[in-house]
Amino acid sequence: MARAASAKTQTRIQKEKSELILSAALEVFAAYGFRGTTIDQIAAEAGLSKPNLLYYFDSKDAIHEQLLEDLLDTWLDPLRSLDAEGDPVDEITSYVIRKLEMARDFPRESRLFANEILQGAPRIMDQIAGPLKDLVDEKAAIITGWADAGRIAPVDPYHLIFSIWATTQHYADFDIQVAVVLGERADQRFDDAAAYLTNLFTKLLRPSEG
Amino acid sequence: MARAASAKTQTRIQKEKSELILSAALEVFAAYGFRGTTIDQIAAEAGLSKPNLLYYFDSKDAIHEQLLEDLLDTWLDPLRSLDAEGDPVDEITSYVIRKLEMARDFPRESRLFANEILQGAPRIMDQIAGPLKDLVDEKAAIITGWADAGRIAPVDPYHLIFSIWATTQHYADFDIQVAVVLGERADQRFDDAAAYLTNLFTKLLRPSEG
Amino acid sequence: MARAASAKTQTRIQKEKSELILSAALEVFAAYGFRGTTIDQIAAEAGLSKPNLLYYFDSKDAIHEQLLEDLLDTWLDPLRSLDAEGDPVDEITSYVIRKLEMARDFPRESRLFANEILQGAPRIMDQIAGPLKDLVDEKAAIITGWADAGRIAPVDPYHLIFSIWATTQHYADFDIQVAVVLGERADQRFDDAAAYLTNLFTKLLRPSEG
Amino acid sequence: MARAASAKTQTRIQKEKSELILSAALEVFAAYGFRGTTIDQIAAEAGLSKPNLLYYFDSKDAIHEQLLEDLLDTWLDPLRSLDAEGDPVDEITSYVIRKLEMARDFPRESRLFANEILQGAPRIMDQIAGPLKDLVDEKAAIITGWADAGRIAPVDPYHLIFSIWATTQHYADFDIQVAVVLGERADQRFDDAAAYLTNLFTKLLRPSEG
DNA sequence: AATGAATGAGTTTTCATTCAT
DNA sequence: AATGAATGAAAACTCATTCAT
Repeated sequence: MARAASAKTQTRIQKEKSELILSAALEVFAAYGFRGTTIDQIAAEAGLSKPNLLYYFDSKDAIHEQLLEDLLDTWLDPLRSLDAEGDPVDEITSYVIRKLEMARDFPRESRLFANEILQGAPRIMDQIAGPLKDLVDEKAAIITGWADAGRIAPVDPYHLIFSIWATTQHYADFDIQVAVVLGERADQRFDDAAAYLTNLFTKLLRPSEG
Repeated sequence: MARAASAKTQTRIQKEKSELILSAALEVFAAYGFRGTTIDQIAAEAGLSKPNLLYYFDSKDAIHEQLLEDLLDTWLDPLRSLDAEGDPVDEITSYVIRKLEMARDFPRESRLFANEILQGAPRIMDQIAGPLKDLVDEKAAIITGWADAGRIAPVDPYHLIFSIWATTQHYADFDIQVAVVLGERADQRFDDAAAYLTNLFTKLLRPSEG
Repeated sequence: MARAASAKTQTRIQKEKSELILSAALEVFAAYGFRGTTIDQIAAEAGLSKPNLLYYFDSKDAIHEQLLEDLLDTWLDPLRSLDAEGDPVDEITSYVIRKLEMARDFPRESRLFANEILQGAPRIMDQIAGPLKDLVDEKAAIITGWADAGRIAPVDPYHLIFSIWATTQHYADFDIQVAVVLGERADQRFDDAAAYLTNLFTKLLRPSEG
Repeated sequence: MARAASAKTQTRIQKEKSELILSAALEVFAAYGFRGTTIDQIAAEAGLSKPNLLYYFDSKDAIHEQLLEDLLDTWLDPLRSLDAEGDPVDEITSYVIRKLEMARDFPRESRLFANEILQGAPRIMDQIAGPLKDLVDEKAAIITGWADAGRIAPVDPYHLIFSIWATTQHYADFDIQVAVVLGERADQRFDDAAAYLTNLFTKLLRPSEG
């Protein structure tokens, strides 16, 4: 009864199909949430039959779980890179830009995450309360250190991080609204956002002179 | 076939039950989206039997529609108040605070909206492309006017508005994450956020001296 | 718990309402059958609320039963009048005309009966196998008597009666089809049918000369 | 979402099951009408589970529609064969016999049709007002032609056709009543009816001599 | 008499999952 | 690997009937 997805040795085809399914599932779960998504939708998106899809994954739940498992890791990557040794403002604006690029390049992941949180994070609470909180605490300490050293203006590091998350992920999660409101200017939305946000956080953090 | 909810003259009970149902539905739809929500969940949340709930509303769809209809109006209220005649920085930071208060006092409405947008706004696209965009355009023009007059620093008004939406709504939509990350400091999250965001946007907008 | 309909002494209003309900129910049952009919439909047709309707009749079943009880009696009236002492051809053609008038004046009763029979007569089998069959046997004997006496052409009396039922009730049961097929001539359909059927059965029954 | 029944290429099983379902549905719809029929009844009659039945047809409605679609065509076949070039009385009595055979061999189709008409033909009005009326008009003209040429007695062709429909379909639609009334003679009912009806219409149509 | 409110028992689907091939 | 077929469980309603007023 060993299912392909759980076998240690996957053939190339198995790997390809699994990824095809995960990609399709990401698309649908991101929009409709777990309960709002049907296997039929995923199968249609992947161009597979429903039983065939279930040949690769044991259940709808298994697909979702796999997606979430992969998610947090990549999701936190940009924050991990924030380097205590670098220039504080540079580090933070670089982080903003990396997050914005993720919103641009992986909007579905962003929406999947948003969907989970909206539901009260029933399936990723452990990761939120564990690795994510730990990482934030660590980086918040670095930021506090910079502020204490006068290298950036005093700032609440947690709310700073929240505002970076919020402003960047907004371009993924609320993309449809952003696009409609911007109208013709929508094509440049990520460039404009990059400039705007760089300015926003630079002004916030630049230590007051004198 | 006139259902209670659609009748012009509602009895006291009808009004109470309708509101009870809408409130329960808001709770559930906000978390699970339209498809992910079951009438059973709403009925349980409202403490009613399923058929009794359907005595007041024709269908699951009708409840959802009613909620969305009521939503946008209250949702845009804070932005409507932005006054061209007031002090620019005050106007904008006041707007931020009002939005933040809404995130605190009406988090379910915020999440319902977020959920709709995540799904591609299938049911509120008209309102996004119509009234919402019109209002944003109008207020963006005001902000541009202020910048042109040198009363605030030059800024992209659209991305400014996006960032206000994003940062304030974050405290409703991602509340669970915010609370977990903040740990003990979670009680003061709205006060801290108010201070942080006021500072953030004040620094952004304050016209450079000289 | 004495219901109005079952009480011995009915007020005038009770009688009126009961008849109103029966008439409305006849309309609906005739078209959709017992299971296909909802109390809501009957109540709407009668202009009453559903609970009010059920104040007068204990149940949907009770209304239907009442209708069927009244039905057979009036339904067989024309056949009862067939008089062994009269002129044979006159008696039969008169019967045809009376049946045709009933199809014209009481089409709903005809359709209700048809509906019951189509379903296999679950509720009126007793009456079919009892009073109806008895009456038909009796009248068939009369017709056979006439034929034996050479007063009408030899004919199978049962199939004669079936054909009279069929041809006359057709103008009630299949009225919509008759009307559409006849187009403009539909207004005169009962007059034309009377002439046609009189001719049909007269030719059938007129004893061959010589 | 392509259902088996709508696919161009059907497997053997699909064809068999579809026909099984249609046959079961015909049985039940014919007796109880659309609303009065439950999918459970059809499934039980077909010996399938309800979801399995719905695997082959999208909905109760789809089954019904399919049945009606197939119905009119075969239903009108006998009338189509009425040949202007043949002997008038032969043509018409042959038509009567063919219709009677259909009543004997396809009683469920007859009852389904009757049920639809009783309800006011909501789903087949188009076919009644279109193809059926056209065909009747065409054949009525032929009959009128025969009468004008003195080859049959003068007769209203529309009411002639109605009476043929009525008398023959009666043996399907009112079969239970016919059987009960005839008692022991019921086995020969179709033979007796054939003789009776042939005589009936022959006498009607035979041109008067001299 | 009349009606708004409520509900248990259906009825029509939908859907995740299993089975057979 | 892949798919047609099948199903139990659930979900969205529907409806006859009851209850309280």
